[in-house]
Amino acid sequence: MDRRTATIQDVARAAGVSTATVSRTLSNPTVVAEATQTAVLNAVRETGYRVNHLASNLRRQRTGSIIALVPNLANPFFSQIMAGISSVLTPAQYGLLIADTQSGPNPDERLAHYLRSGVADGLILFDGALSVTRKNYPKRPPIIAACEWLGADIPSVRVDNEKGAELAVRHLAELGHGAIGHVTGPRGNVLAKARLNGFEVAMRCRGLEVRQDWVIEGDFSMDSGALAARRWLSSDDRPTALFFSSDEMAIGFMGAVQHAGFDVPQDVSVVGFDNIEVVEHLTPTLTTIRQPRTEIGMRAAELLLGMIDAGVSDCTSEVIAVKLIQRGSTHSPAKNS
Amino acid sequence: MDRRTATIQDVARAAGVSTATVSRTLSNPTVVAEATQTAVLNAVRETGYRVNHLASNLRRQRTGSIIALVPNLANPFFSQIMAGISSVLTPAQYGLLIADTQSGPNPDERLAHYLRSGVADGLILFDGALSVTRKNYPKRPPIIAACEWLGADIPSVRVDNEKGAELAVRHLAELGHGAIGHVTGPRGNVLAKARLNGFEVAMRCRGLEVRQDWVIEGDFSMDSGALAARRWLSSDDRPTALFFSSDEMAIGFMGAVQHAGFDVPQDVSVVGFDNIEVVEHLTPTLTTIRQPRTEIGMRAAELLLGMIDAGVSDCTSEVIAVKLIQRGSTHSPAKNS
DNA sequence: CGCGGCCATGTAATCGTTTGCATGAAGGTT
DNA sequence: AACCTTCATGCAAACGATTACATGGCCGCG
Repeated sequence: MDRRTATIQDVARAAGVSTATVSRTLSNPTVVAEATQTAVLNAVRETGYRVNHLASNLRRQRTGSIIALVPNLANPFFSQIMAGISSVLTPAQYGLLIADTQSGPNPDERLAHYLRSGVADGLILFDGALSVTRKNYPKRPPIIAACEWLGADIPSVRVDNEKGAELAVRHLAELGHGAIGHVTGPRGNVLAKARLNGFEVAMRCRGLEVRQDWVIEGDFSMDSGALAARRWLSSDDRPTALFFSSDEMAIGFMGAVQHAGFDVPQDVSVVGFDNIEVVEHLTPTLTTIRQPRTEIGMRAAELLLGMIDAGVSDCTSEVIAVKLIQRGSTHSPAKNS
Repeated sequence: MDRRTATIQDVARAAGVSTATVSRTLSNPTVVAEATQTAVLNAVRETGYRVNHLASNLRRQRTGSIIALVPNLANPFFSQIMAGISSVLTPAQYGLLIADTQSGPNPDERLAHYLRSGVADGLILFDGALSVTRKNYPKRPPIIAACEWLGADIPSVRVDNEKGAELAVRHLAELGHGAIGHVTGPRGNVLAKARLNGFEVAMRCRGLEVRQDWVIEGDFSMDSGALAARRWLSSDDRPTALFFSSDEMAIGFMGAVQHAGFDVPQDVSVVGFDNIEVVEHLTPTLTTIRQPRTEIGMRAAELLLGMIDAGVSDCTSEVIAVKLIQRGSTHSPAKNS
C-alpha cells in the first residue's frame, strides 16, 4: 500500500468520506463540517497524501506556472529580476518556468509556441526583439513586458529610461562637461533607443551639441564597451565624458582605457546605467543610473498575477523611477587640462 | 468552434479517425499508415491543434519539467549555469522550473516539499546546505547536486576544487611568494571546505606555513572581500599574496585596497576562483581559476535526464577539470620590497 | 479453401482531481 | 403536519490525453 504515492481516493477511504469531501476540505474548508475536517486532515497525515498538481490543474484548466522568456539566460542582469519575480510567485503558489529565447533557432517561433501551447498561465517577456501584438494571438494568455516594452499593445513594467539619460547628462553638464559622448545599446533595442533619445533631448536642452561621431553603437556587453574604448583611444578629438547605456559597457570601456594608460576620471568621465553590484568595487567606483531590478521583477509578477486573477489580458503599464548615483568615475573636466 | 483550443477529439473528427490514431501519429508515427498520417497531420494543421501537456503528462505519470533549487537567485554566478541547463532541457522537451531556497522561511522544508509533491521529474540542487539523504526520502525523484555536492549519497557534478586551490598556490609559489593567505567561503559550505583543504595541502606540500591569521572567513560576496581587505590593511604583518575562494571576493578586496591607495599586484598578488566575465575588464585583470559554468549546467542536466530515462535514481558523479588563467593581478613579490 | 499471422485502427479504461447537481437530514415557520 | 430552507455530503461527469487490448481485413501458405 506504500508502493505508490497516496491519492485522494486513499484519503477518502481512510477518512470514510467521499473524494469530494476531501477535495473540499483541502481547498474550501468553510463548507465542510468541523468534525469531518479533522477526520480528513488526520487521514491526510496518515497516508502522507500530497495533491497531484497535474491532475488538479488539468481539471481546473490552468497550469499553475508562469513562464519568463529571457533573451540570454547567461546575462547576469536578469538574475536579480528573476529573484524578484520568484519572491512574488512562490507565495502565490505559482511555479516559475524560464526559457532562453536566443538559444533555439527561431525566437519568434518559440514565443508563438509558448503562447499557444498553454504551458503557462502567463508570460513575462524580457526580449524586446520579439513581436507580440493582439492581432497575432487574439486569445493569448496575459503577457507583461518587463524592461523592454513593445509599444502600447502589451502592458509593461519599465524604468524611466529617458529620465535616466537626462540625469546622466545633467550631472555631467553640471560638472562642466560640454563634450559628451554616448555609447548606445544594440540598434533596434527599445531601451537603447529611449536612452539615446533622452540623451539627445537633454543635450539640446542645455544647448550642447550632439556629435554623431561621439555616438557609438554598442550592444550592452563589456566587450562592446572595450571596442568603444578603442575608438575613443584612436581619435584625437575626444569627448571629455561618456554616458553608457549599460554598466557593463562602461566597465569594458574603463578597463580598456586604463590598460592603455589613461585615467578615469582624470582623462574621461564615465557614467553607466543599471547600477549592477560590482560597480562600487571598481577603481574608480562607477557613477551610474540605478535601476531597481528586484522591484521590476516583483512588480511585473504582481501585475501579471493581477491579470490572471481578474481574467483579463490587459492592465496599466508602470514606469519605475530611476536615480543617479554619484561615485568616483565622474569629475569636473577642469582637471583634464 | 474556435472558442476553445482544439482537442485531440476535434482532430480525430476532422480527420475521420479515432483519437488513438491521432495520438499515435503524433508520438509514434511508425505504426500508422502513411495515408492516415497525412490526413491526421492536415487535420492538425486545420484545427490548430496543440497537445495539452497537462493531460499528456498526467496520463504518462510524469511532469515534463525539472526543477532547479538555487540558494540565491540574485547571484549572477548561477545564471550561466542555468543557461547550460536550459540548453540541454529545451531540446529534450523538458521545462525548467527554478526556485529560490533562501527566499522562504525554511529551506529544508521547501526541499522536502519539492521532493514529495511530484511537481518535477527531477531536481538539480545547488544548495549544499540542504540535507538530502536516501533515508530521508526513500522514493524521491532523481536528484543531482551541482557545484555543491552532498556526500556520497547524491550523484553530483562539480569541478575539482582541491585542484583549483593547488593550481593557485603553485602559481603564487612559482612567482616566489611564500607568505600566502586565503579567504574562504562561508563556514560549512562544501566548496569552501574543499578549496581551503586544497590550499592547506598545497601549501604544506611546498613546505609553506599555513598561518591561521592569514586564513580569513568570507562568504563569497564582494562585500566580504572588502571586509577581508580591511583586515589586511589594518595588519602590519601582511601576506604578499592572497587566494580567494571566489572572484567576487577578490574583486571586493582589490577595490578596497586600491581605494586605500595600495597597488595590485605591486603590494599584494590576488588569485580568484570562477573566472566570471568581468574579471578581464578590471584593472588589473584578475588571475583566477576557471570554472566552466555552462558545461557544469549542461552535464548536470544530461546526467539527470539520463537517470530519468533509465528510471534510476543514481549515477556516477562527475568531476570537471579546472585551469588557472594568468592575468595581471599576480606578480613576483620581488617588486614588493 | 481454410487457417494463422500481421498490420492498421478502433474501443474504452485510465491518470487524479474538481465541481455541478442531487440527496437527505435537521430545523424553522405557518 | 406540511412545507421550505439550510447545510453537509455523496455521485458521477468532466478535464484531454495515452495505451492495452480487441477487431477486422488482407495476404500467404499448405
